[in-house]
Amino acid sequence: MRFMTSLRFIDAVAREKSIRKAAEKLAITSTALNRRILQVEDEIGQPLFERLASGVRLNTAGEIFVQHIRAQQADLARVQSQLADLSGVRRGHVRVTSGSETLRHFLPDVIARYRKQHNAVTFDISRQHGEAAEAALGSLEADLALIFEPIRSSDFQTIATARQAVYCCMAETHDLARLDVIRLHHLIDIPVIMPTSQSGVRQLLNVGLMRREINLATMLETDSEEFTQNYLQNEKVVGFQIPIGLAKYMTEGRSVNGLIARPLDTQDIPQGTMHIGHLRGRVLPVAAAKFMDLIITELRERFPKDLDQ
Amino acid sequence: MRFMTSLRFIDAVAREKSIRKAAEKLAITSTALNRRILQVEDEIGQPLFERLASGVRLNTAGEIFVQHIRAQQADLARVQSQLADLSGVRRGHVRVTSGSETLRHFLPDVIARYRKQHNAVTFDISRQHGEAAEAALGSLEADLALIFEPIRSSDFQTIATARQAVYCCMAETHDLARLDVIRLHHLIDIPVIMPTSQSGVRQLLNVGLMRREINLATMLETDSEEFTQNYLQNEKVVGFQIPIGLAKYMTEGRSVNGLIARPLDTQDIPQGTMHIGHLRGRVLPVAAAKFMDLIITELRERFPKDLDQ
DNA sequence: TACAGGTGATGCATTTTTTGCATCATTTAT
DNA sequence: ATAAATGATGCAAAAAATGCATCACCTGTA
Repeated sequence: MRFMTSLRFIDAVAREKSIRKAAEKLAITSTALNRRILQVEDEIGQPLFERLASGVRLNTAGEIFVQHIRAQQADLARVQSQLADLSGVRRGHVRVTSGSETLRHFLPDVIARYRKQHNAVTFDISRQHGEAAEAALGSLEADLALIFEPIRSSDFQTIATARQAVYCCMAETHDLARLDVIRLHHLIDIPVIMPTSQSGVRQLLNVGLMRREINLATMLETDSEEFTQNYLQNEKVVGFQIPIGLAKYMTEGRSVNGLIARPLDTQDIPQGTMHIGHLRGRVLPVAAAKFMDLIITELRERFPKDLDQ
Repeated sequence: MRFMTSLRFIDAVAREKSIRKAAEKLAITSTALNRRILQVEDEIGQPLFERLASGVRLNTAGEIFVQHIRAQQADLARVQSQLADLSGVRRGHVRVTSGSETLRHFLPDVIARYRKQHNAVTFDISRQHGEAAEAALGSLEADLALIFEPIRSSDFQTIATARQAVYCCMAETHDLARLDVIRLHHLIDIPVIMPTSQSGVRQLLNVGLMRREINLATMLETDSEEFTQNYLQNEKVVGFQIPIGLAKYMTEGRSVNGLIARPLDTQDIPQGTMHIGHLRGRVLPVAAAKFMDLIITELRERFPKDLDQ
């Protein structure tokens, strides 16, 4: 897209905060890049960057203009996706940002299912907690976000939500595995792996622990779902997860890979909400919009009673 | 704006439906223009125009792409307006489309008031009836619309509305001038000037006339407010107008230039609604947004009881 | 305080891109 | 049939973008 070149270059300089560094990434000389920027600034009628000894930085005008550039890029992507759809093949690129919960089972499943029909579509999955995910939508670095509690920004437009209870995860040989529903007091003195405090699950746990004035024997704290699930196979400890983070059928009491999941009593730990949405006011590219549809379809199949649209 | 050139050219060709004609308007040769288009089509990966013997026509992909171009141009205008605002002077260009009602007194007043503060802002006023006005917003040829009954498209986002009763206008020497409120039956056998049937006022009149089964002695039908008002000074006939189309204070019974206005009883003729709004989802340029604010301020001053926001 | 290593800006020659002219192949209206 | 449109294309000239060498400046460090 030749007509996007100058704008793309400005975006790159804004990100790198240096003309020379950006030039290197863009595989041109710094002087060519420098002059493109000077030219655009001249056309705009005012500078977009502050020149510092250590590089450049967007000024207020630049911030506004770069926001426009990104909106423009996002809209162009949408158009291209729509045009590709016209010619039969669905092409496109979908950028999803999500907390760690969905990365193990849910998103891989949905993407595989999507790509069976539309294998010309590519994906970017970035793992970010709620606040950062919302920021990524705002700066147009992501199209969709799956965020588990809470939503902070009014710029987030929720398309669907799914209520999610917190489950305990453990080896099927664990003593607690014989219970159908686990109460918080059952966990006293039992070693647990806790998610880090940015995670929505941890925040729900905190609410319940505070209310019941219970302390758990945290043996390890991690933000890695993968580590947790793998570790549970090695030692009789308990981890926490929400249904969307579990393999299919685990919420029905079946064991998978020697692990089993039991719900925490909702009297102790409140249910959370998984939000699926995008930046308010955006028209998503066809590929992203259809992918979101599929996410919702998948959620409806897995959690028919807990899905709201 | 060098980076807009190719897009601007495509827009021009789409409007002219001919490369050679567009080239002439753009003051370049048709071959240069032709090749720019071929280049963009090549980058996009598919043609945007159908080549006919009589010129070119947008195909489906072209329609989508041109819509994107126009959105992009509108957003660039918004950004430029915002940047100008940063540097103290408010620059910009505001494109208003409106029915004829507001052109005589209201818009001139508001624009004059606005330009006292911001004389670097320029205006485009296009007179169009409701449906065409909504289309102009949709194709981004206008920023704001003032539409008097009814709103057809869900893409129209109403920002404020003002209820407007229909008034009779006549020379102050007219027999009916002594009445405070005019009933439809008073108008029987009195020659009247009717607005044309596209106008909102005419549609309200029709409703009342149908209901009461009254026919008026239409001596003349016109869509020109100016003609109507001028003619009333020459002959004892009655015209119709809504408050926003009348000079200030005429609704309070004062005469202006020998003319006087009397309300039609709302039992006979329903009140109408003047809608002020823009295309749903658009972020207006600063200049346009502030102008809209001023319109609403002016409406609040003139019709404090009848304004809704 | 001097200096090394970084930054963006600029003059000039070179390369690339864009443009205009002449012309072709088609289609439509007369 | 023919004249007058249309968009496409080869080729040379004009314009723009690029790269190199270098300048002027700032900052952290010895």
